[in-house]
Amino acid sequence: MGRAPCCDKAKVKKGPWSPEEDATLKAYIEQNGTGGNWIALPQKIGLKRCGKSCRLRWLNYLRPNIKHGGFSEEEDNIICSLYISIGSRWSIIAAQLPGRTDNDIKNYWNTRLKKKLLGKQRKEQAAAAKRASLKPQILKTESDHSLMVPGGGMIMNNQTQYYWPELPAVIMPPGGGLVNQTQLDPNFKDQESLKNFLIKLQGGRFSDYHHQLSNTTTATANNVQYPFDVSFSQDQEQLYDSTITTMLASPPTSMNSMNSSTTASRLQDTHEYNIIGANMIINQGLENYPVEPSHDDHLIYNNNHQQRLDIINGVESFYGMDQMVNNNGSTGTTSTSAESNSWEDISSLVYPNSMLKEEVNNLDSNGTGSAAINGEEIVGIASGLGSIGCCEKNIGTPPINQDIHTPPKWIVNEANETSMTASSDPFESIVKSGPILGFVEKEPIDNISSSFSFLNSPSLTNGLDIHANQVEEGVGLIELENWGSLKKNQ
DNA sequence: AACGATGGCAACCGCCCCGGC
DNA sequence: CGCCGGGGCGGTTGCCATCGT
Repeated sequence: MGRAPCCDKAKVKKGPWSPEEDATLKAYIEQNGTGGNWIALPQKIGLKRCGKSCRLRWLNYLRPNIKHGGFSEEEDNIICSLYISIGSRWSIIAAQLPGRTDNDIKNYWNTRLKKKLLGKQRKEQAAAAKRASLKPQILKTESDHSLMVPGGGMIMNNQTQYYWPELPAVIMPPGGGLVNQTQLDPNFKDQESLKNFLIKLQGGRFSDYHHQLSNTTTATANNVQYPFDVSFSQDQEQLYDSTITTMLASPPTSMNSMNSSTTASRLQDTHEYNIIGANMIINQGLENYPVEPSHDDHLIYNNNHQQRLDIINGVESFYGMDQMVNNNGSTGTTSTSAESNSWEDISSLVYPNSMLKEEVNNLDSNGTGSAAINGEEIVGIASGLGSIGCCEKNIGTPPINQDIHTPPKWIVNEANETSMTASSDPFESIVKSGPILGFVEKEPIDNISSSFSFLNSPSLTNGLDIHANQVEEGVGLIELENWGSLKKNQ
């Protein structure tokens, strides 16, 4: 016995809404609200529509501040990041995008974004096949725990702790316990490969997180721990509902609002880096990945696209998707041509340890601030509103990203490496000690803008941008020995 | 120019959750 | 505690515009 329909289907109008119907509905709701009863509403106002249809029309089209079309790159990134983490929970994703409806995002994903990424996937697969044919040798990572790292976590490296600023959300079913991917999204099927691909780019897989968590209490045997804070903030609860637990990297206190999309793993030797934060690729702009394979595979490090492809390749290697892992456990970052660069090539381009400090913190409702510091030089600063500047030492330099703030002039307090001040900006910084792993992308020409979503952040605008300019060519993982926070000067 | 294919998107369908009774 | 019904949500459909042949 089925449920009684919410309305008499024979008496209600279906199909597109007329301007008159729109006007009637809009005028009534704006004046009286919905009255908490959508079913009764159409009768009240004389519309021959199903209450649900009225609700849908209002929510998806008529209510104020609805945006249609014209998704920005940032919105793309957010959608991708969230899709990776929580799947097709469109309403949750929509909650992170002001003015967007779940329906809109769903349509956008299904009709455009997915194809965009599938195009990228095709290219990546082709590149992987090409690499496999070119470089058959390979090995194995040096220890299993390295495989536990992607997706975020902290490794105890003797006395040194490393934090990942990025830890994607993990879905938990009601009552607790992690779910596997099938449970997570039983209808994936054809989308599963895409999602896996995205997750791979993100730097982890749900199964990996699952594995990580299940090993949290025993990981110390491998000298590995995971500083996941699985508690909810109120905002997080509102955001994700009770079925979702967000895993947070939690370097002391003020970092706890951070859940960006940087992924890194690290070997025991502090001079050996294991993997590059591949999620960066996604967040650096999908437009870098044409739907159709381009013809630039032969280019090596001459543009962002190739660099990012190489990051992907490195990640793929890491996950054993191909077999490009070298002897010392470093992940092979490979290229796609006969001139291919091995990871060893790339590692020479990696910043030395201790050269970069990163500041990240949730500022306030205006967004999240972050700064990348190279020695005494702040090489990048950003807020959730966008990047606000990219400065060389003691010099206010042009902003990377337009029109957000006047670029601040940052002056490093050279007397004390662990403190610094902003000379002319609404922000001041507080640097705290404690190693943190992060990564910097280096390239010779343009500034870099890598935008990250803060999945657990209550604010839609939150994000971490790390910028670096005037640095060596290449892409590498860096060690952040100090991290800190920014706050607004009062 | 005509027609079929494809894409984009608004709207619908039906299941599920949850609060009220 | 169980039932009922409204609301919410994700998946799907169908219409229309555009594109390609």
